[in-house]
Amino acid sequence: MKRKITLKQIAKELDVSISTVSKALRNSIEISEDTRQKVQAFAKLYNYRPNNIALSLKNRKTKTIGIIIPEIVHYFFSTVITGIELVANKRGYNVIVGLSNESFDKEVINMQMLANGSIDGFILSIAKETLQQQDYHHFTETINQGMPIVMFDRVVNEIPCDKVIVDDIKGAKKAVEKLVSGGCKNIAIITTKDYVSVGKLRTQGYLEALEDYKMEAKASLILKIEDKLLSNHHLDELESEIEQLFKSNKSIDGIFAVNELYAVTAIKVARKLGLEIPKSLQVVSFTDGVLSKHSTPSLTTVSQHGQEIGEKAADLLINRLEIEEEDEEAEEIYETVVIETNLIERESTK
Amino acid sequence: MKRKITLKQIAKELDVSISTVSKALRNSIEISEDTRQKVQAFAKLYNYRPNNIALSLKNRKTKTIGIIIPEIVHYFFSTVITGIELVANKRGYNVIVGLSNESFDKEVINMQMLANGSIDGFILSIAKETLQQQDYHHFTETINQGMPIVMFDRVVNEIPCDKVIVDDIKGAKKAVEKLVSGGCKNIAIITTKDYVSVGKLRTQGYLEALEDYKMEAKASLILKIEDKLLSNHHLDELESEIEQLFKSNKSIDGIFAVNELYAVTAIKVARKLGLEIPKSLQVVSFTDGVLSKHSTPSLTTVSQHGQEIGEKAADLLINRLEIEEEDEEAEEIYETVVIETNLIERESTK
DNA sequence: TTTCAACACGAAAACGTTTGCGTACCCCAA
DNA sequence: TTGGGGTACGCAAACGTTTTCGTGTTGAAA
Repeated sequence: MKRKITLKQIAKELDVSISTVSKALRNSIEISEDTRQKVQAFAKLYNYRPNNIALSLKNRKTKTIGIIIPEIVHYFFSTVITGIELVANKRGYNVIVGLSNESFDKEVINMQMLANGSIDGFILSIAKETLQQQDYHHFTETINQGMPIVMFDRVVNEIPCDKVIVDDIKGAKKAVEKLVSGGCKNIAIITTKDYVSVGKLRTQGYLEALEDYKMEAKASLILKIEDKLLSNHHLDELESEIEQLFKSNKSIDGIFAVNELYAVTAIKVARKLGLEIPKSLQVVSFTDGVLSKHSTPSLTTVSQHGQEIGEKAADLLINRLEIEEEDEEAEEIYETVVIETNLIERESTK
Repeated sequence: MKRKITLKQIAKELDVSISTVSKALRNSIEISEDTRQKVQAFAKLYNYRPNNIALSLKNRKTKTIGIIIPEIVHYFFSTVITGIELVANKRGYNVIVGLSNESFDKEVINMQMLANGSIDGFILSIAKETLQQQDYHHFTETINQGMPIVMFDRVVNEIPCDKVIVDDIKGAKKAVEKLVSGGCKNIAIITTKDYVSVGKLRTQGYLEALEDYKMEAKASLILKIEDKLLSNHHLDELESEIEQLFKSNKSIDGIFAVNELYAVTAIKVARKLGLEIPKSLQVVSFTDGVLSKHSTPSLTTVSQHGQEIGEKAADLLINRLEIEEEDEEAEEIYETVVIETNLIERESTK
């Protein structure tokens, strides 16, 4: 078991100085052709690679991006990571992942672990608990320490940083428009409580769309689900809440669900109640994930293009890192990029 | 924008030496109570945290684990990551993720990027292409350099390292047994080509189970899908292959699918052909993911406990790292942990 | 023979830590 | 006054790089 070889060892072996070895390997003209060849051959033989940690320390940058997301077993978030990893790798960066599990404390701890030199910048989506408590000091602090952040999807405006978001309002409007144009007269929404920013925005889009079409927005058609019900253990509760919705509003002929799970659950309940999809009930969901594509009937859905979001976020962050490099007092103008959604029509609508 | 503060700056500010500051912060008795208080107060005020990179360089360990997986938009792999991250965090480690995209080259590149000091050890699942080419030199090389590897799920025996696997054979047998006990007489399997180790093993389990029950294994009931068809673009081809299976074997009354997608697609095709689930066709799949839980009918499935696999893998790796630490010539006895599967019964079987 | 440039290389600092060891100072006892 | 033992601190090395600057040797021009 031979440990990784270092410049020092090569130098000793070849009886030259460390600096000579370093320069030879980087093809410096300071070093004679002879020595260069000798050193390079030796280095190749022993498979020398510069130690990343040493380089990081010297260059005061790690070429590593920190990602903090609420969870990873989640179609949208994992597509975003895919996108981040793609451009990060292409541009010579690594990706280190921390999970907040939607918890404020874990988010803070994770950021502290990484902010002490391990990474050059963050890409993150805020935990629900943080959103609820509205305590964002950990974000401002890291930014103040000169570490850039790019937020995506779940963002908050008061933090000065680049952001990549989906136009949730517009996406929701597209969904509702699809239902309207399919002939729906009584469109219900199944959404989250308002502190989840994307839920709130999608609800707003729903309301705006109704208004556009001069349709009345009835409170009884708006079902706001408590967050916990997203976990698998509370599936029954979720089902009964939705069942309640249908039972007390017999005329519902369209459902806009703000995520896939709500959508498939709604369909399941609706079927149980004897409704036919899409004939007597049409459904549109948000997030074009596994369920939308492969459940039966497949779901008409608003696609968020998670990978694109990730790619854009990574580009924004790396751009900022690399412009800071040359221009110490870089412009502090932050960008908010909106990734367009699009409606993917499948079997759950006419 | 105040950059992160260092020992040197504190030392200068307080007019003491760097070593004094360092010792004071670590509560060394070498330092007077007075100085200690002073330094600690100052450090707290400026929110001092030791620079991780410097520590890594000094200690020659990074407290970071590298994960290489084929893809992340995948229920099983993301649950494994969740497990890894959980115990890694608990034990003071970070997690850095590389994706191979099932490509040999990307796997090699990713490992090289990380093996140069960025991490202390790997947890990985082998890319399909690597499995196909059977070129494992990058694994043996990193191991030879003293960097431990833990493999999970897709492993290969000839590599000397710890492994965490699912008993695919046994899991497959459980699945088939369930179908048999549900009265199925003609059980087909939808699996992958043999170079995917888990596909091969599950096929083997299927065959063994049939033998146990003295049922004839017919080649026509074994559908081996070419890998590409797993991607969304080839869904049609997948469907038509499965349709072919049903059409040329009208008597099929049970399907064992080695993953969720094959299972839901089989159900979709079966329905189109007028079969009722589970009355005239029962289905069992592998991997207890989103589709199994939420599609209609929900799927009876063999659960792999991905999170547990991740937790175990992380524990194995960290244990090895920390025993190596005290005992340079650590025992080179490698462990293969088998995580039991269990059958989760839902609506797709009787 | 002297001078000077070109060439080829080495010394050392720096990145931010930790830690073994040396040492200046003080106080007390002899 | 001398000696000795604490006490409280600083020096310097080490981790593995890169890079600036200095320097010894050579050969040729003057």
